[in-house]
Amino acid sequence: MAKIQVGIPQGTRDFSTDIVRKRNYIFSTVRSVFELYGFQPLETPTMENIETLMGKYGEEGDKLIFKVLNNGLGDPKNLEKSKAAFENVLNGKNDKNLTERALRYDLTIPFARYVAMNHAQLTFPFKRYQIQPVWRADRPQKGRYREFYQCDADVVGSYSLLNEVELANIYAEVFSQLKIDVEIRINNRKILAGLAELCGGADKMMDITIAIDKLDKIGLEKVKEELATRGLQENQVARIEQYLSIEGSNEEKLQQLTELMGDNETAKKGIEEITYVLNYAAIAGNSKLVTDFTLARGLNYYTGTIFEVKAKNVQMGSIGGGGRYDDLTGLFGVPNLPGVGISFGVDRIYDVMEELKLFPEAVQTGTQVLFFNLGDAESRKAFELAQQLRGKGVRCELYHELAKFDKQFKYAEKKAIPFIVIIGSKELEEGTCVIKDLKKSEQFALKQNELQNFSF
RNA sequence: GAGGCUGUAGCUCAGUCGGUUAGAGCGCAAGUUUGUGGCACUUGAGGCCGUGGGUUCGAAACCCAUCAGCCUCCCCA
Repeated sequence: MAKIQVGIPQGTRDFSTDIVRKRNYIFSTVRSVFELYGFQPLETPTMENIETLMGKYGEEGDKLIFKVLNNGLGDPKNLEKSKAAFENVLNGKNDKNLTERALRYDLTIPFARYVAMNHAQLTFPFKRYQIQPVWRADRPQKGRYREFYQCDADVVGSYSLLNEVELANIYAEVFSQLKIDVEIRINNRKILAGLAELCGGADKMMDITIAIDKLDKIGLEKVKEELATRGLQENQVARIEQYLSIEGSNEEKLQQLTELMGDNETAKKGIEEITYVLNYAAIAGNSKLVTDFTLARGLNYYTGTIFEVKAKNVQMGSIGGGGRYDDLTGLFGVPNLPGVGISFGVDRIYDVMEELKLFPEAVQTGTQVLFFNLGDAESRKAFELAQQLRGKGVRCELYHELAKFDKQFKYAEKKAIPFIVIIGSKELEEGTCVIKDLKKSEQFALKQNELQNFSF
């Protein structure tokens, strides 16, 4: 028999049963906390109109959007149009006669599109969460896929800093439930803007943030070099170095920053905001927030608070991030709707939990009870009792055929089923059954009519 | 877009200088053992050596091409 070549597209994954269980554990934890804070679920289509997405993620981003080919291109009556369209695409232009749809690239732009389309009906501030896969035609590598899940919560239509506080608390709550020890780094783009004003002018802000964003990766000296090549004067670089070397507790850092920034109004506003968020979070008992003025985040649409979550005790990039942005829906013709949002990096959270062995054992238990199949009459009784137990919400199954003990035991073992129930000829006669706890390797007999009251 | 590494059994991998019948561990199946698993032992099944071409008396090994996967940079989650 010839082997048929099978596979899945590059950068995609099958999630086998145990992985799905663990991922669902993360999803349901995140979802329940989102709900706890008043966020509502939203889902948008896998495909968007191509013009909704194009131009929203920069030049690089456009290249990474998966485009969907139109149907009916080969139809004789479309042939001329299709050929012309293909010519256009080869010349780097987009053409609706070839492709008018694309796979969603993130959840933020579709959300913005949704809000723009429905703003008249929505109650503001609108708080939504969204957990769906997104697609990028990127080259896959470690922790990076062409299909991956995003897990976002955003508030639109409110300038209140209480939103930031709530989102920070959501981070703290989720990671506390997942038992991941984290540091929630917080900064404010206004502080970075203020720094830019003091060092070369507001138009240097992008250059400065790009350079200091790399601090972790390339170190202080290289950052200074990069700043110099980006046209900053020596004294300006020196000031940034001073800025980057701020250390201590949150209060100490803010104190040093205040002194360094003098009476720059923009920076003052940023410091005020970050102080507000820290104070309120403290009321909620959130002690995970750490000010980090070197935190910049690449996305240039952030305008206020920015967050990044880092797991402690493990070598891993950020497992969450977010921030405040102005005018989310302006691109779609609905101006003046500010927003703030956070995102969870599910794949990385999974890796961290796997590495630190943080998944509870119960997550991996599917079937709780296996009934042995020891003959016709015996299995009929087992079948009946299994049905009863299911009525009580106990997950159980009956071994699918008569087989040796050995085989049935091994099945239970492989599926990590913690309990087995044995009904053989003897038990059938006596109206009893034997329950065996495979973990403790203990067993005892029980009346059949008492089985449904047993707590598995 | 640029670069590096790897493709041999279901899985993880050995395979020497190019040499005759391609190996191991795990897993799978059967048995020792027809009502008590995990351990041990015995036996067995399972291979187009990624694909195509070339060099050679001879290729899993060398060369070229191609496909696939992994990884790094860019960028990002």
